[in-house]
Order: sequence, then C-alpha cells, then structure tokens
Amino acid sequence: MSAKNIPAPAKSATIEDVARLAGVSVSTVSRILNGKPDVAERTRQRVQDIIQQIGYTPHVGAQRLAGNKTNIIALLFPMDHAEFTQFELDFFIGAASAASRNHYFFNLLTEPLDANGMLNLYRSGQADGVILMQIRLDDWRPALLREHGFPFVMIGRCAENDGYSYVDMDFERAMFMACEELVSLGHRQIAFLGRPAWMRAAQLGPACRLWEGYQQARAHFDLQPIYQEVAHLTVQDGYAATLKLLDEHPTVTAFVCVHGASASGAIRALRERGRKVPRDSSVIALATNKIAQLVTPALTHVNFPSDSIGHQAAQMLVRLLGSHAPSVEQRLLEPTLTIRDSTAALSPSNKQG
Amino acid sequence: MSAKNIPAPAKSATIEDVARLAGVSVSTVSRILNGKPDVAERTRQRVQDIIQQIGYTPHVGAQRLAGNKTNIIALLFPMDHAEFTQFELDFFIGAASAASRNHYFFNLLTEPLDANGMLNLYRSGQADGVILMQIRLDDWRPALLREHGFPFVMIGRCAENDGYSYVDMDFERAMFMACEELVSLGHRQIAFLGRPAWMRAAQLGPACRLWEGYQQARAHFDLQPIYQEVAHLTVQDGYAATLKLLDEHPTVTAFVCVHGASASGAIRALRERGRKVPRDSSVIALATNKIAQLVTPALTHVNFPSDSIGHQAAQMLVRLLGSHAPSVEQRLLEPTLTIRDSTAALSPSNKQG
DNA sequence: TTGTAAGCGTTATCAG
DNA sequence: CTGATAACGCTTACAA
Repeated sequence: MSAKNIPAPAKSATIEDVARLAGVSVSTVSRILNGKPDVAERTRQRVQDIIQQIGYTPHVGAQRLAGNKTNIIALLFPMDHAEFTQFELDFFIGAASAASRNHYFFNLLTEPLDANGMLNLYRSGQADGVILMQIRLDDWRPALLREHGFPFVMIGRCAENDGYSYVDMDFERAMFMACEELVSLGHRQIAFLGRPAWMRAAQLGPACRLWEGYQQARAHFDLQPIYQEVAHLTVQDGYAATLKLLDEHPTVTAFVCVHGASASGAIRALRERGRKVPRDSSVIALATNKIAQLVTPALTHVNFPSDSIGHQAAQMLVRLLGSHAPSVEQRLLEPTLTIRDSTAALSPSNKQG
Repeated sequence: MSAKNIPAPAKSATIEDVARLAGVSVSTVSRILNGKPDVAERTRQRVQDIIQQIGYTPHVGAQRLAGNKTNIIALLFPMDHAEFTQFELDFFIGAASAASRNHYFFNLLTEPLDANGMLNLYRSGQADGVILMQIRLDDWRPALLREHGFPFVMIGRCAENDGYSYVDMDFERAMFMACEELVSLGHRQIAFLGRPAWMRAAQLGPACRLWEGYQQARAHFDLQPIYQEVAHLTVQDGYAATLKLLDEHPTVTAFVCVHGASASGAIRALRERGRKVPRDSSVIALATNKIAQLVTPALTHVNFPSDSIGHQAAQMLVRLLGSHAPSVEQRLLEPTLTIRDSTAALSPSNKQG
C-alpha cells in the first residue's frame, strides 16, 4: 500500500522571519523569546503578536547549539542486565513526567555505555545531565562523571557516596522491617527468597543491602539462616525456588520475597504443598503497591515506590542543573510496611521454636 | 552538603581540531565521518587515527542542525488520560529498545500536545517522527501530521486509516475469542467487565472494538447482555464492579475482564461471595503475559504483547523514516488465547443456561 | 532600548 | 580526491 502524495514538510518560520515582520532585529526577538529585561513593552507586544500570528516556535536544536544547553535529561538504563521488573518500569514514567513538568526533554537510553560512551553523551551535546540506574557498590561511573564535571543523579548508591547525589531506598532497613514483622507474628523460621548471590556478584546495591538487612535481623532476633536463590524475579522461578526450599527446610513458616512475582510464585508453591497463605505460612514481599495488590492474597509488603523515586531523581537533577553552585543531595527513603492479607500470626500447630 | 570543587566541563574537541591535527580540511573529516566515498584511503586512515587518539565524537546537535535530521523518535503519551497500566509501560521499553538498536534516540513526551504543539515538535527539530498512542476513532492527529508531511506511526488505529501506518491488535476478535472459549466450556451467562462507557465516550479504539466484539459474540452465541463498568483498571475497582454485578446478575458464571488488575479484583470478589475460580466461575482477561501469571489462579488470557507492539511500532517508524518513497504499513495483530487456571467447564450445579 | 556581528559544530555545494 | 565557504537557526557580547 503506497502513500498518497505526501507533501514535503513546509519550511517553518525562523527567528529572522519574525524579526523582519516585526521590523526589529533578530537579537531583539531573541531577547523577548528568552524573557530578558531591557526590552520596550511596545516592542515586546508587537513581536509577540507576530509570533502568535505566524505560529512561530524556536528551533530547539539551534537553541541548544548556540546556547550550549540541551535541556535534555537522559535516563541510562542498560538493557543487558535487564529483566525489566515493575520496579524499573515505574522509574521511567516518574522521571519522564518530572522532566516534562520542568521543561526538560526526557531521553531513555537502553544501550549499555562504556566510559567513552558516557562522556560522549555529554561531549556531543546529547544531554545536560543523566540519571544513572543499576548502581553497583563500586560503580565506576559516578567518579568518572564527577571528574569531568558532568551532572548526574543516581537511583541507588555506591558504597562510598561522598559528593554524589542520589535517591535510594534503605533496603537494609526494609529487610529488617519485614523480618521484624514476621517475628512479631511469632515466626521463627524465616526464609529469604531473592537473588543475593547473583546481585552480590554484580555488586548491585539493593541485593547486598537486603542481604545485610537479613543478617542483621538474624543476629538481632536470633534466627537461623534460610535462604534460596531465585534465578529471575519471575513467578516461575519464585515457584521453583520455593519448592526447593520447602524440600530442604520443611519447617519454614515465613517468607520474605524480593518482588511480587517471586512472592506470587512462592504462594503458588505453598498451596501446591498444601499450605494456605496466610493461615499456614506468611509471605512478605518487597514490591510496588500495584503489584502487591494484584497478587492473591494481597501481599503484605514493604512498599517500593518506584515512580516516586524516578520522579524525585529527575527533580533532583533539574535542581542540580539549575543551581550555579552545585550542591549534593542525598535522599534515603525510609521504607514503609503495608499489611495486607499474606501474613498472619503463626498458628500453634505450626510452631516449631 | 556542598560539592567539592567540580571542575568545569572540559571543552571537547571539534571537527576543526581533528582537521588541524590531521592536516586536512574540515570537509574531508566530515566526509570520513559520514562514510562518503571519494576519500583517499591514506587520508582516511590518518584522520581516523587522530580521531581515535584525541577521542573525538561529533556533536550531534550540530549535526542535527546542519543535516536537518534529528535522529530522534518521540513517543507521545499524554499523561492526562492516563492511568498507566502494564499495557502502556511495556510499549515504552519495546519502542525504546527498537529505537536504540536502530541508532535513534528515544524521547518520551508525556505532556499533552495540541495541534500547534504537535507541529512544533517537528518544526522545531525535536524529532524526525513520532509514535502516537491513545488513538481515538476520530483522532485529529494523524490527519494533521499527514497533511504536513510529518512521519508518524500509530499504536492503535482510527475508524478510517487510509494512508496511516499503524500496529494494533484486533480487539474485536480478541473479545470474540474470549467469549467463544467460555461458551465452549458451557458458559452461557458471560459478563463483560471493562470500561466501555468511559472509553467510548473518549472514542478510544480498544474500548469500542472490545464492545463490538462482545456484541458480535452475543449475537453469534445468542447470549444475554451482562456487563459492568469499572471505573479504573485497578484491583479495587474490579472488585467493586464485580460485587455490584453479582448483586444484579447472581446467575453469571463467567467473566471477561479488561486487564489483569480487574480480573484480580473480580476473583477476589467472587471468592468473597463463596465462589471458587475456576470451579464455580471462570475468568478470562485481556492482559499481558506477565500480569496473567502474577494473578492467582494464573489467568487464562488473551495475550496483549505490549512490548512487542511498541517494538514493532518503532521499527516501522524507522523504516518509514529511512525509505525515500514512504509507504504505509498496517499491522493488525491476531490475538492468541493462552489457557491457564482461571477457566474451567461449567459444573452441572451451576448450569442455568 | 536596540542593532551588529561573531560564533556554536556540523554538513553540503561547488570549485579546484 | 580535497578545500573554501556558505548555510543551519539561534544566543550573546559589544557597540550604538
């Protein structure tokens, strides 16, 4: 099916056209466009009328080139690692909407970038600043960017964050809270379902810190270590991991799962082994609100507000770009526990000390 | 916390530097950069060495300005309407990755755009082409863009699509398939849970077509009309709508739900009324694979492959931008039914047909 | 308050 | 094969 005659895109008006029509110089128009002072009100009016009339809009590309500012925020999300979970997805919309609201363009880069690529991003005028995701404890990127004076904000944080802006959640505390809640319900055999090994190998922050939180909870409440690696944060893998776990530790009564999908899989496995949730076993997930409600029973969960995090990160970057004396903002979100229907007090029949 | 001395961003090398260092003219470097013919192999080598050495990268902004091409694809997703569902979210990553893979930048615009804004997008050099979402049957945007020769692709389609490129799913057929499956299981009282009224008011394609499909199924299988409007595609609203529906039509035995969240809510409501799924009632959802598995019981569903759709749309746009004799591509995806655990043959006790 | 003119870093045209 | 030189559309000293 070939197109009907598509007209060639009409050349659009330039600042010069406006100037000519208004009988002023280009610079005057530019001044008006950029809200500079020192313009006669009459002139401003006249020019703006013309602009209205001919429907002129500045060419952002030219503005960028001349002004040495792109007004672009880029979100770097390397798709190699990536399973996308709801976690990541919601970052996008949060960040994108914050960018829009602040008159920034939002650019999502999924191609993994090496050191050179990162710098080129800046050198070649593709963004004023970036949001970094998938931060590793020993991440090389913040140091590089900082060294070159390239503004950025991290979603997540390194081991050492001096001088880096970030927004992150306190995963250690999140994990501890989850365990604490389960303990308070009488559970003593608490399993951790996540991918500490995988993510620790990758030195990814959340994994390390969740694991750390688990250790702390164990120490604090004197629990024995029970955990099972899930391959991916999917229902299937959560299911498989749980079956395996139940074989090895049949006395487990409670589960802390990373991501709602794992939790959903766990619940399915439990049911298959004749255990009802929450009557016989309790499950807490680290998950977004949306996902937590989707699962049956609705998950008691430590809320992970991805969209808000994305939003905050973008806002922070905008501020950073706007301020001439750049400052560092570090925001560590306090986790909140929402109790729904997947947890209950340990029933006497299940008590095992 | 104020930043340590951030060094001013180093001015980066320009094409001119390269030219000087290599002892050639700027135009020669440009030619080499753009892989033009008519360059001596020796020269090319020398220049490329220099480029390597000093780590030069072209300034994309300048390229855009001079070359009159942005290499940007924009995805327009007006956030006003929008609840984001997994549907939409997955479009993004699909489109973004396709763009990346084809060396296009990907720009997500969430600000609603009026006619002028749309055209400015193009005029002001913000994108070579756009992907339109939230298409209405009588959408004004495609006609406008086409008239101005602005390349675009729709995710979704209008009532009349002559000359427009799109990728969409056959929602009519999807709905019919769902009903058909339920009928084949013996169900006669099939309810439709969605938001036809809301979306029809907005003239949004999917809603109208789902509704149409429901009518066709009714006619074909001689079913009585049972439907309930859900306010939003959330668990809560699905739950509430189902309760209401059950009050008005206590004999209903099967449900077709738009989106997994509604289905999850429906299942919860059914359970609360003492009905087990799928033993007593069957539920089919129009949902992504991921969501369908998350719900318990795993949903029998008509698969809505958002990410693939996003990917295809971006690819299509890239092709469209690349081809000098622009052609129209229209892709209507055939829905597929995946049977999981939320449907079963109508049990004799429930028969009322 | 306004205009002139010099960039910004490329590409493209046209001679050589 | 290569090099001037003029765009591209705008911002920004600096001058008037």
